Amino acid sequence: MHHMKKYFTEGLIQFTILLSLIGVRVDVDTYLSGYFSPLIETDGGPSSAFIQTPFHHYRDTAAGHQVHPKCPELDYFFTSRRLLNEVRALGSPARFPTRVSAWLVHLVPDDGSDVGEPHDLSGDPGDEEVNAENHREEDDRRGGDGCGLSVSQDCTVSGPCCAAGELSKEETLLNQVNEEEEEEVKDERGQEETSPASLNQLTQSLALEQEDLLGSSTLPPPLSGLELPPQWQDFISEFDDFDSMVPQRISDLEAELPNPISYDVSLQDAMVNGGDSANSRPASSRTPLFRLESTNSSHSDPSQNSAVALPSSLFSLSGNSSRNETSPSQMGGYLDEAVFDHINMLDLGNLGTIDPQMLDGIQGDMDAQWLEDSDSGLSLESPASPSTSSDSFCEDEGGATGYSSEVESLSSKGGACAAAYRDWSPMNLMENIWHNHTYSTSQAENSTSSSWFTTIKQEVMSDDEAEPEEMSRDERRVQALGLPFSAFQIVNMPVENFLELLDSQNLSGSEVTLLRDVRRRGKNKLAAQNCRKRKLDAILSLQGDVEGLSVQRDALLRQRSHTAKALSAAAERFETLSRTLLSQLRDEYGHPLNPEHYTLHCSANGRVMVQPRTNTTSRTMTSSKTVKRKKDKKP
DNA sequence: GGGCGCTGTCATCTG
DNA sequence: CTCAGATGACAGCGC
Repeated sequence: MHHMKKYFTEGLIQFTILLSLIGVRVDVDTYLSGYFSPLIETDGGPSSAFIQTPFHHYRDTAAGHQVHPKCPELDYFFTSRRLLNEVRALGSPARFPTRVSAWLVHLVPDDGSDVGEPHDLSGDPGDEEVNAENHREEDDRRGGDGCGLSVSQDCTVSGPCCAAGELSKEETLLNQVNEEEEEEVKDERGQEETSPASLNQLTQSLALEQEDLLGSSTLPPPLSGLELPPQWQDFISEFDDFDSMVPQRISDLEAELPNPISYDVSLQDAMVNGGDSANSRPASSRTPLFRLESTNSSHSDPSQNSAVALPSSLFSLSGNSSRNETSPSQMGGYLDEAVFDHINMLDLGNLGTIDPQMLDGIQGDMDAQWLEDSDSGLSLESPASPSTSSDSFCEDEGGATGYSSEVESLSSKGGACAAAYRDWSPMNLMENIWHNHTYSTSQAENSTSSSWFTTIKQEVMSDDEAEPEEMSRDERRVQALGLPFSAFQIVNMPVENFLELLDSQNLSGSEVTLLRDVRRRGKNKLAAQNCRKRKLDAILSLQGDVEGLSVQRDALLRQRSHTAKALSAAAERFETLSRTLLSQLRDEYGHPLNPEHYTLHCSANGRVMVQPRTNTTSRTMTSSKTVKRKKDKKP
């Protein structure tokens, strides 16, 4: 309270008196009662303008520089910083354009009466102090925030006056540059607040800042036919180029409004680093988040004269804002359409169907499944190759013939398998395949191709005596022929040996056919087993793939849910901040804008415009619904 | 007795 | 063309 009094009683009142002498009414009420910059009203014409523009920067103070650690303003600073960090966390700048520049044009009656301003300090300095004191108390009740006194507004003095305030914060670099300029201005103001030179410098600094903002500012057309003091004319001349800078859409928007209001407020700027100002007042150190600047803005239409009452610490209110309960449905016009697109893409409606526990369980199961699959070691690729027609020699006992990984490894050896063919012996078959033991053989090592016939014959004879197991049809047929080979041996012997067998035994045509059929059926049986095993393995592999994809899908759904929640929270914060910002803006009568009637519309280029809620909301929601409909049709 | 899975067999295709 | 392997289809068998 004391610090407010310290700076207000001297700087504010004196400067207010100075402005009142040139026809500018400074309204300190708003400034003192909240987080606003002083409101300036011109009363020299049929219209007046309210301008709340702290041209100084609070970032320096916000950074904690030159502020005592125990300074109560730091609490507000840190709160503001936290809120700004939250705003930054809302999302990418593209989706959450946070550049906010505000322009409010309105009509003020000619009589110069106090329009919507409960405290007119333009006349009586004594009243000013009283009012200032009263509002200091109010300010303290609001949390001790004290916006810097910035009355660097340009105002028309006579005729239909127009004043436009722009709330903006440029990028860091721009801010730094502007800060320096503003510091100079503030210093000048502190030393010679009542001199015209200081006013000129002040306006020039504003002009410099405005030039930085030309690229993104949306200003109403200049005022024409006004009689301005030289200093104001010089100042206004700085903004002649604004006419070309005004987007057509703003004009359209203003035309749609009963009381044309156009804002171009940079919320992003509010997130920029804290500055080092704060050398002027401790009060300013608490609310450095928004650099509120007013620039001269002429407007040809007196009815569109503007007044801007912008808070220097809009976001600071969000923390205690009671509007946090804003429903998402109310935020339609606040968000960029891209945000809605993103929300639609997230398909929030399906989020509720996901059971986190179920997802966790699935994921756990899938992890185990993956481990099992990784150990399977099975391959869908068949190791069979023409050169390994006798793959069964190398197969594992009890395993599917010609299919195990060991078969692959053995087959790959090439020379080893070839040697095995040359040294072919039915005992190898007995060890490796034919797990049903239909064909029994005995060991016959080191048999050569020349002696294989005798060896096989001996082994078959001994096996038949040792294992009188159940024989297959082909086995019985082979035995019926009186051949010294089992069906198993016939099936698995190399083709060369088989042909030699057919020639050496003086078999008839039917017997040869029988042996060929036996061999063919035996090989086909093994092939069928391998085929079925491969098929089963393929099915298992596909099941594993399905489960893995299910786990991936669950993870993506969870991610989507988290993202949607974060986006929803960001949207809610944006809604809150938008309402806070709107509540701090002033209409032509100096009344705060009703957040229920206006919205902040984020355009694609990052600008934030104040628009009537109904139109914007309906259009945005319609677009959102359209997108959602398209998405529903896709599947 | 029917369903189901396993197995063997045949026919066919491919390399 | 032959051979070996792969595979779908079918049938038999046992549970």
